Amino acid sequence: MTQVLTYDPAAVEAGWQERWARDRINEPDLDRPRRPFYNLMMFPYPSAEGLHVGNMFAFTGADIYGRFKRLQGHDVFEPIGFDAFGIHSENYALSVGTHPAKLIPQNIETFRRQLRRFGGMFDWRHELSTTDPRYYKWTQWIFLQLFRAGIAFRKKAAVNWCPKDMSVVANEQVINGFCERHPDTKVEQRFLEQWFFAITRYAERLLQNLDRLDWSSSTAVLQRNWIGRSEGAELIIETPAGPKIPVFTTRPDTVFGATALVLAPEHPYVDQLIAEEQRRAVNAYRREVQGKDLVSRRVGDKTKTGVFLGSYARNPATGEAIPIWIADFVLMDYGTGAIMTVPAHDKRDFEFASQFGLAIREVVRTGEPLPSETEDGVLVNSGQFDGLSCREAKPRIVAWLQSKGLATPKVQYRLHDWCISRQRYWGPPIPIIYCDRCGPVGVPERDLPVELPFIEDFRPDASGVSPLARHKEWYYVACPQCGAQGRRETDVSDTFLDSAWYFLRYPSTEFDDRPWDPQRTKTWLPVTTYIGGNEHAVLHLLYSRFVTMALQELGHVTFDEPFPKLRAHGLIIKDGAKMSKSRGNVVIPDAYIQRWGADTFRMYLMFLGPFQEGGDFRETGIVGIRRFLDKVWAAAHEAAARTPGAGPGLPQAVERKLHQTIRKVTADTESLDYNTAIAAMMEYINLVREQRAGSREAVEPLLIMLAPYAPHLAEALWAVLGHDRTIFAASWPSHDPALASAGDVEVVVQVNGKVRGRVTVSPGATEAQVVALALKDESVRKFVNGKPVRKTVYVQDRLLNLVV
RNA sequence: GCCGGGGUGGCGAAAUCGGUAGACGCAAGGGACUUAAAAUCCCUUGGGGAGCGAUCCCCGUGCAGGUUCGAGUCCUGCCCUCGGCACCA
Repeated sequence: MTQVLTYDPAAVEAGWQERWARDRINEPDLDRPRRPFYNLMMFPYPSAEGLHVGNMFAFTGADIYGRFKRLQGHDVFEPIGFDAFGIHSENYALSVGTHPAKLIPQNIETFRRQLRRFGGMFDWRHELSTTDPRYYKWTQWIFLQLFRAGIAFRKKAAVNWCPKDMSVVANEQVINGFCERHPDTKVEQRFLEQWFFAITRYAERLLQNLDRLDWSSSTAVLQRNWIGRSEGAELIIETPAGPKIPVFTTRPDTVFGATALVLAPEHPYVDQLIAEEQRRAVNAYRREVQGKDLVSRRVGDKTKTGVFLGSYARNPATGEAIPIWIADFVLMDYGTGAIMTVPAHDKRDFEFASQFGLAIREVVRTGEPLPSETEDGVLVNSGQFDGLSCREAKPRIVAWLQSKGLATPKVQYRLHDWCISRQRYWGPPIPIIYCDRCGPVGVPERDLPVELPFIEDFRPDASGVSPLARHKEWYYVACPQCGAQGRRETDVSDTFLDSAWYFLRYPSTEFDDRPWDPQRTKTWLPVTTYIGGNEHAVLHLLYSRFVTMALQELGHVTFDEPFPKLRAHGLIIKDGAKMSKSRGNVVIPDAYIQRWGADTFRMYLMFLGPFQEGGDFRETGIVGIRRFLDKVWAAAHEAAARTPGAGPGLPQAVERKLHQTIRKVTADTESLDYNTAIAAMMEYINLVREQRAGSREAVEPLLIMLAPYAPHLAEALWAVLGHDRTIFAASWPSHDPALASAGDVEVVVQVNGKVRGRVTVSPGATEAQVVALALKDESVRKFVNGKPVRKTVYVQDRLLNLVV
C-alpha cells in the first residue's frame, strides 16, 4: 500500500496557484478566441482593512460561474482591478495621516495577495487601477467627449457641506442630516458652481431599455423607481402681477379643486409676487428655510410651514383668484418648483390647507372621506366635466386647457442630472482650463492626462475651493485656444465616473494610444455576464449604462447597453446585521482561509444560503464542507489505486445518481443556485461511499463538477488520477436522461389527499396498473375501506390520489 | 407612507409545473474504535400519541379565511421582518 495521504489544503493550493500562473492557465487569447465569454465582477475599492468576506462572497460566486463556463468550452476572460480613487480613500488617508498616493499601492498589494490566495481565475495581465494615469487619461478623455457634445455642462447647485470636514460630502455620506464621519455634525447647504452630466436626457431610454435586459428583477425595479417616471401635465398659472407660473401635476383631473398656488421658497418669481405688506414675513421665512440644511428639510419633521405672499393667481380652470404662498415642502429641484394645491385630493395639500385655513373643494366623489387620493371616482364641481371618471377626465381637461394655451402634456422624472464635481484632491482632475477670454476650454487630447499633482497637504479647507487650487504652478496654465494665462479646473471628478467605463478598458489595457481597441471591443463586449451587488443598482449601474449610451451616440462604441445579463448577489450579514466597521462585526477571510483553505472557505460561503439572497455568516458549518472534501479526496485516491478496467462498471444506483447529479449540478450552477448544487454533490459522494463504488468512472465526472467550486482540490485530484493537463481543459459532463431515470420508481398513493402508501413500479406504468397495485396495498385498503373510488388523479411516476 | 424581498425543525436551509414538507449540512443525543481524547464510522433527531415490536395514528410551513381530489406553493384580508425610496406634486 502507498502511504496514507491526508488532504492538506495549504500545500495543494499554493502549488496549484503557482502552476496556474506559470502555465498561464487563466489568460485567454483575446485576439482570436473561439467562444469569447466576458465574465465580469464588480471591482473592489482597495480599503486598508483588506478584502472582507462580503467581497469574497461576491467574487467566489462570480468565479464559479466563470470556471463553469470555461469547462463548458468558452474562452472566459475574467479580469480584476481596483477602484482606488475617491472620498473614501481620501478620508481614510486623512484619518491615518498617510498620503493616499502611498497608501493605495500598499492596499492594492494586499488585495492582490488575497485575490490570488482565494483562487480567482483572474487574467492578471489585464489588471487595472483607476488611479493609474494610464487609466484616468481616458476617464478625462471621456469627459472631454461629453463636454464637446454638450452632455457635460456647468450649473450652480446645492450641495451638502460638512463644517467639520470643511468639505462637500456626497449624498451617500449624509445620514439623516448628519455627517457620516461626524455623527454630531449637521451638514449644511451650499450653492456651488458644479459640473453635471445630462443623464436626464436619457431617462426615457434608460427606463425603456430595462424591459429588454436580462437582469435580476430586484435590480431593474430599483432602477425603475430611481428614474421615477410620472406622467401628467404642465399647467400655466397666470398671475395678475405678470409672470406665468408653470406647475407640474399628475392629476390634471383635479384642477377645479386647486385652491392655492404654492412656490418653493427659492423660486425665481417670488420677489415679483410679494405684496408690500407681506415682504417682511416672506423674507423672514426665506431666511429661516435657508438656515435649514438640505436633508432635514426633506426628512425632518414634516409639519407644514409657509407664508402667504399677499398676491393672487388664477385657477386655470375656474378663473377664480387663488392665493399664492411659498412653503418649503415644495422642492425647487423637482418639476417646476411650484405646485397647485388640491387639498381635497392630496394628503400634503390637505395638511397645508388645514393648517392655514385655505379652501378645500371636493372635485372627485369617491365615497371616501377627504382627502381621498384614489382615482376611482367621478368628477363633481368641475363644470362641463362633471360625471366623468378621473381616467376619462385627464386627457380631456388637458386638451381643453391646451386649447386655451394653459397646459401641455408632460412626463416628469425623479432622476436628476449627475453632479460629478468633487471639491477634493483624490480623483482625476477635470480636464478644463478657464480663460477670461474664451471661457471654459477643454484640455487638448494630446495634453492628457492632466496628472494629479502630488500635494503634501491635501486637506480640504472651509473655502469650498479644492486643495488643487493651492498648487500654483499647476493651477496657472496657458489657455489652449488663445495662449493667455488661464486657470485649471480644480475640482476632481466623482469616483463613479471612474467605474462607469472600466469594463471597456479591461480587454485593451495594453494600448496607450486608445481607450479601447475597436477590434478587441467588438470581440468581447458587451459584457457576457455581470455579477454584483445591489448596493450599486442605481449608482454604478445606472451611470455605466448612461456613459455607454452617450459613447454610442458619439460613435465610440457600437452598443448602447453594456450589461445585457446581470445577476445581483445577496448580502453576507453577521448576527443578523450588515457588516460595518462601526458595529465591529466585519469578518476578514484571511484567518479562515489559512485554517481551512480557500476551497473549503469558498464552498462554505456558497453553502450558507442562496447566492442571490445572501446569508448570515456563522463559522459553525465550515467543518461540514471540509468533511465533504475529505470524502472526495479519499474517493479519488481509492479510485487511483484501483486497477483500471478491473471489476464491474458502476452499480446501477450509482450510475443513475451520477446522471441525476450531473443534471442537477449543471442546471443549478447555470442559475447560480450554488447551495443546492453543492448539496447534490454531497448526496452523490455519500452514495458512492455507501456503495463502495469509488472508481475512476464514478469520481472523474464529480471532480469536473466540483472544479468551479474547489478548483485547487479538483486540479490536485485530477492529477492523482493521472491527467497531465489542467482539469479546466476537460469538458463538463453531460447526463443521459435515460440513465438518470433508469430503474423502478416509487409512486405515492394518497386516499383523499393523504399519503397512505407507496407502490413500486417501472417508469411509464399506466394509471390502471398503478391503481390495481395500490388497491392491493394493505394500508390503502384500510382507508378505502370498501368504499367506491369516485375519482382517481394520477401524476406519471409520482403520485396517485384515490378519492372515495 | 410607497416599492420590492422574506417568514418552513434547536440552527443554515431544500421542495423545477399545485403532487411524499424538512433533501443537504450544522448542532445535539446514543453507540463503535481508542489506555484516553481528537479524528473517523454507524444509528437517532419537527411536535404529540398508541404498541413488546415490525409498525401505526393525529397535528404541523407567520395569522385568519377561501379555491382544489390535493396548498409551503394559488386567491382575499391581516401581522412581523429585511432592503430601497421618501413632502417627487
